[in-house]
Amino acid sequence: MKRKVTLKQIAKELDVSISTVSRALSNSKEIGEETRQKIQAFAKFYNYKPNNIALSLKNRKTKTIGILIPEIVHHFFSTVIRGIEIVANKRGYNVIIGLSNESFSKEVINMEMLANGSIDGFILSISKETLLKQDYHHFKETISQGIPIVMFDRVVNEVDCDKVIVDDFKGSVNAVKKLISTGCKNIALITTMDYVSVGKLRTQGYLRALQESHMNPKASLILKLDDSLALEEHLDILENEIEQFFNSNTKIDGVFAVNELYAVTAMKVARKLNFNIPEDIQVIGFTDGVLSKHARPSLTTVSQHGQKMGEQAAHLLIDRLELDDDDESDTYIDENEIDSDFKTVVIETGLIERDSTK
Amino acid sequence: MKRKVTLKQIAKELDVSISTVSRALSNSKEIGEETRQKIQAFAKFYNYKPNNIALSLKNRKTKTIGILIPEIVHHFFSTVIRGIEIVANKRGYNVIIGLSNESFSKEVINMEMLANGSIDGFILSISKETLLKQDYHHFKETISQGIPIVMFDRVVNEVDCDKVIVDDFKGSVNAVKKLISTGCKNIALITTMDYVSVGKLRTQGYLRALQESHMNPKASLILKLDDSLALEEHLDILENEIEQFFNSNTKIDGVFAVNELYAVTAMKVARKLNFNIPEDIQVIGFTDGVLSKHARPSLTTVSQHGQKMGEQAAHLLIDRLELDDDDESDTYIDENEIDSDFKTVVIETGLIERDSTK
DNA sequence: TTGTAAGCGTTATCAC
DNA sequence: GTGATAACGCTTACAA
Repeated sequence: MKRKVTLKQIAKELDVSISTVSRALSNSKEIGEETRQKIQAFAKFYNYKPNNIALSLKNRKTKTIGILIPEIVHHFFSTVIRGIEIVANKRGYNVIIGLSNESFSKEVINMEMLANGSIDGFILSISKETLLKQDYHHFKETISQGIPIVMFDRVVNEVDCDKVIVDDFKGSVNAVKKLISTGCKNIALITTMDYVSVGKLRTQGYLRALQESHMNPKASLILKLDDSLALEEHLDILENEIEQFFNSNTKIDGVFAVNELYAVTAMKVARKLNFNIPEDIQVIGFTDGVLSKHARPSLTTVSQHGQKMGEQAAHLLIDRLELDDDDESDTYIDENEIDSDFKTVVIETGLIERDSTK
Repeated sequence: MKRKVTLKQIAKELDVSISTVSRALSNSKEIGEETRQKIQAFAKFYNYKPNNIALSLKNRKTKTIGILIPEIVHHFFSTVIRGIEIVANKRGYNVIIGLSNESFSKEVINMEMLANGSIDGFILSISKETLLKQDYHHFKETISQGIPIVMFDRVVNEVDCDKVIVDDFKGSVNAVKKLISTGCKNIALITTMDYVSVGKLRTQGYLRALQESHMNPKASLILKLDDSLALEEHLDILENEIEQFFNSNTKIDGVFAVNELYAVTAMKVARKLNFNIPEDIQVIGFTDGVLSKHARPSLTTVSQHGQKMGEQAAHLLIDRLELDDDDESDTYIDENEIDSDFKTVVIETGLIERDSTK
């Protein structure tokens, strides 16, 4: 068990000072050619690599990004992580992951844990419970401690930080317009409770599309489902709810669902009720998951481009981190000027047309 | 922007020494009641939290686990991560994630990166390219540096470490026996190239089941597919391959596929060729993904219990890490004794019966 | 009961 | 050219 060698050991072995070794290895040319050669050779032989922790302590930066998400077993989120990881790695950063499991307290604890020196900045998507409580003190505190945050997808106006969102509103408008343009007269919306911002925006998009086409939204055509029903465990309940909904609205000829599971389940129910898709009922879902491609028929979706969101978020964060580098002059800058500087990047959605629409 | 307070600042503010503050906060009773109160109050007010990096440097342990996996946008792997995270968090560890993207060099680089002090131990699943090259020096070096590794799912005999695997062999035997017991006479196997250990084991299980039932394996009933076909991008090629396979083996009445995508695609093709499932052809897949539940018909699968694998792996690793704590006596212990001490935990598979089998 | 100092592994700023 | 020293934030003998 040969522990990693340190500068100190090399120094002792070669009978020079630690600082000489350090300089030699960083190719400082104040060091004599021969000593440098000798030291570098020795270091290579013993496979010397500087200790990250020591560097972090010294430089007061860890070169790692904290990712805080509600759930990892979720196609969208893992796609975002992949995007973050790619950019982070390319720019010399590592990523550390915390899961809130949609719980406020886990989010807070995880955040505090990581904020104590483990990371340089956060990329996060807010947990449902936090959105419900509307308690954002942990984000604000973290930011006020000088740790930048980039929020994605589930964001919130109350916190001043960079954000990456998908154009939920516009994406929904387009989806519903597509249904309208292909002849749907009674378009149902299957959505979540309003406190999840994306659910709200997608609902608004639905309403706007109807309005612009001079169609009256009917309350009976809107099904607001409890979030817990989005879990795989409650598939049968979800199915029942949607079946009842269909039965009490026999004229439905189009469905816009705010997530993949709702959409796929709606198709399942529709088929069970002997509707043909897309002839009798067309369906569009909001998401970009695996189910859509393999569903029968394959599902037309509004794509979220998770990976791109992750990449953008990582760039935003790292840009800010490296900008702060120069800007260590702390007090000099007018805070207001900085505050107004936060960007919100909007990723355009695309409509991926498959077989569930005409 | 109020930076986090340090012991030093508190000490200066309260006009005591740093060590006094440190001791007061750790409730050392060598400290006078009043000073302790005062210090604790002050610390709480300023929300003092010890700096993780400094602790890591001092204690020579980071309390974080490095996870190294080939791919994150993959239901199985994200399930494992969830399991690891749950246990890690419960036991006071964080997780840092590296993705190899199935590439040998990315695996090596990521590993070296994290091994330089960032983590206490690894939990990993080997990349395909590494399996192909059979170059495991990076694992061995890491271990010889005193950094323990736990491998899961894609493991390899050549490396001495704890392992968590699913019983690929037995799971496959059971699956194929199920097909046999429900009347299948010509059971096809759709598998990958042999260098991925799990593919090999599942193939062996298939052969064993046939053998035990005195059925002759036929080469024509085995389809070995290139791995790249498991990517969503090549869905159509995959479909073609399988369709050709079906066409040249018209008597197939059962299919065992070593992963979800192959199984689902096989069903798609079978239906396209006007076979009824499960009446004409029964299908079983090896996996525990989302597609299986939602496929038409829903797919009977051999479940891998990813989360449980992750939990076990995390326990194994942390147990070893905390065992090493006492055991800092390094040289004293006979290395051979330690080596033989590595555990391989086998997670039993289960057969989840759905509608693709009788 | 409290303070001093060393040390974890680096780098940077001084001296010589 | 090279070496000593301080510093990053913390804990812990050892002194006082």
